[in-house]
Amino acid sequence: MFASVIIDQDTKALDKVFDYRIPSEMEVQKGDRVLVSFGSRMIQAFVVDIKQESSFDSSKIKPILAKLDGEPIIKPEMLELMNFMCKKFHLRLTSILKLFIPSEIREGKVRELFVKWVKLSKSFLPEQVKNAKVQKKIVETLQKHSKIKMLDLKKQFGQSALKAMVEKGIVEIELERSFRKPFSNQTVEKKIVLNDLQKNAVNSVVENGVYLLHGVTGSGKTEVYMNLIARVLEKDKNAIMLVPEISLTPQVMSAFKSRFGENVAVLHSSLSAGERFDEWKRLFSGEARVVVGARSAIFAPLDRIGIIIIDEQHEQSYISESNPRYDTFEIAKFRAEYNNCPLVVGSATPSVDIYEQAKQGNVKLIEMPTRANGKDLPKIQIVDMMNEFRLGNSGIFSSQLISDLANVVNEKKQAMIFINRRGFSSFMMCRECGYVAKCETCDVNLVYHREDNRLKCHYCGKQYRTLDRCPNCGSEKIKQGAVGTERVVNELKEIFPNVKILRMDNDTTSKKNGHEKILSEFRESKPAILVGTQMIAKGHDFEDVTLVGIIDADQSLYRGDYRSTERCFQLITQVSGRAGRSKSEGKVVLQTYSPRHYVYKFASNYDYKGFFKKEENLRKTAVFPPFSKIIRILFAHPDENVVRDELKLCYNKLLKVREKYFDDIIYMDAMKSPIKKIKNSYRYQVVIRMLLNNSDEIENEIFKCTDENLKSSVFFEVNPESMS
DNA sequence: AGCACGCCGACT
DNA sequence: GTCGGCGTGCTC
Repeated sequence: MFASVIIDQDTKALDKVFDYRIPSEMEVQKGDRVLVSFGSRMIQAFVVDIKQESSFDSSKIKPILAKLDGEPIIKPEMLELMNFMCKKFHLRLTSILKLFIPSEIREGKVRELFVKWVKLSKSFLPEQVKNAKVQKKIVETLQKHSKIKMLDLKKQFGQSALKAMVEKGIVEIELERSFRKPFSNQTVEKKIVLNDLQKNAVNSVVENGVYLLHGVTGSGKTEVYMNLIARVLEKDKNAIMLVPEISLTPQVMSAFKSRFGENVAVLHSSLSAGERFDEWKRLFSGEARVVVGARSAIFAPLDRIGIIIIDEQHEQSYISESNPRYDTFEIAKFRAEYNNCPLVVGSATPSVDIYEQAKQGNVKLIEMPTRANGKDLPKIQIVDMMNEFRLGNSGIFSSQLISDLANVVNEKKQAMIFINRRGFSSFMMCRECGYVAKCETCDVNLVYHREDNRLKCHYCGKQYRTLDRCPNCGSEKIKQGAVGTERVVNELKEIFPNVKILRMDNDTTSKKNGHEKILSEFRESKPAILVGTQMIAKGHDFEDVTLVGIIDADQSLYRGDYRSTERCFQLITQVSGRAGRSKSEGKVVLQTYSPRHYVYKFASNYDYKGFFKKEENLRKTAVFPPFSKIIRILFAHPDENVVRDELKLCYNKLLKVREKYFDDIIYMDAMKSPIKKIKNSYRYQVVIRMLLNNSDEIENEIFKCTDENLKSSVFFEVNPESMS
């Protein structure tokens, strides 16, 4: 018997299966972790197949040296998923491995945590402790309780007596695996009765298939999810619940913990490696039956899955942009089909893509058009900033926003100001010659950060000194461009010197619990204004927020990306949803330089369907996804000549593909990437747009053109989220 | 990724 | 002569 294994080393050269002989006395199954000799070293490998014969030269085949676990670590479903992902996303088996198996198992570095129990040893004789007072007491307690936690004993009697007893063999220590518990702080469960819409939503999910839960912000989707999960648990099945990383707040966690208790495992990025490993093991062993987590939680080692839920379906974070690039939705669909269970995706602003699928009947649509608390959605007022400028106001804030903010302050309420950009301003530009400060290694504009008075590159993190003189022409008229969070905060402080003004963006939340600190400070201050980027848009219910200001809505609109209008709509809706969550009426002031753009008309009326219809039409006419497929192949290498040559090599092959599918391919061209250099690697790309007819077939042929022994790293993307 | 093999320069 | 530079190629 032979085993095909993969090596835990993510390199193109090692992306294949290696055959090893299974010694006759060893029982090896698919999914087992084994030890093998590979070249001149010993490494661990993962069995992906068992077979009778090997086509490899039998004299060169080595035996498996040892089996490393009692049971297979990759379950059959996950092995199939691996193959699916390979084909679907053109990935290597070896790069998928790290999504499935925690690094602790792959590298074996974090020790498991143990609880030490102390008990009397069987050979214990009373005369062993006749002169020691403390030891006698310990013996007495142990006789009463049979075993006690080492920590408790130490606290009560001190360390030294115990130590002596261990050495003399009076007591024994028993180790028990324990799991670190993130978010173990419990909260009181609120008794919630579902309204009719929520009941209907729960009852609509009846069998396997994909469901789109389209519910306005505040319609109570989370309650629907929890009821669906509870129903699944009753049937003795397990559940996966995905949320965007950003909304994995302690509040969300404790809601799930208090509802499902120890059944819940949590997976998110700020867990320590050890904590994550423990949660993974609880899921693997079946001890935890619900996983709540960010996108990578879709790989949770659960079996008998009864439902998969993806909240905030439209979120970009569900698409992995680096290393193994994958789309969480496709994986969820695979797992739901494999387990024959429903997949529910929910959003107040579904992506155009999924809504189109619902329209075509591939996805069942469930609607929740009203808020659970019966309140109206906040009124959105559009303010024309061009007009403000004509009236002589060249500041950041419109007079409308200022007066509304003043009201909030007077009434001791709270406001949120949303801005699309962190830092003080976006770039530094010379007014005389047009020079813009750029990063040496990345070719992107540097961003000015006022707090440390430095210029920073958001791609590589490199920092530079601020310029007070233009390095190009020597002029001193060098200044900042568009507005960022920091500048908004500073100007607000000038206008409202006695009001608490907080900032929340990537820079202020990078520390552990940064989010929480800012949010709880905000929660406790009235009046207060919270200024922030995207991250203030998600999932926090502040009862006293009565005003939301959107400073420069257009920034997300004009980026030469076919999805930017959709994103703009989503953003406005999400941000507006923050106002008037409970008692108080809410209002939104939306400042724009293009007040007549259709996105603002639909967004200000919360008219998703109207927006969808318009957007669908535009995409159909312009032949953009979901009515076409875009493929982008990015080549990157430190030597610009190498990238250019290798791109050319592939491009010549691609020309033949275009010839073959001349009627299907709308567009194909090679170019420098918009960001032509990142971390000293030059980036060139080919962009291809095609009709859907034969697109899967064409995609495969296109991929084959890149399957060459290249020095450049190659990234292959379908309908990329960003082109830069 | 590692590690061996291999083919050239400068040193006890 | 041989120690060591890192280019190339292989690992069941």
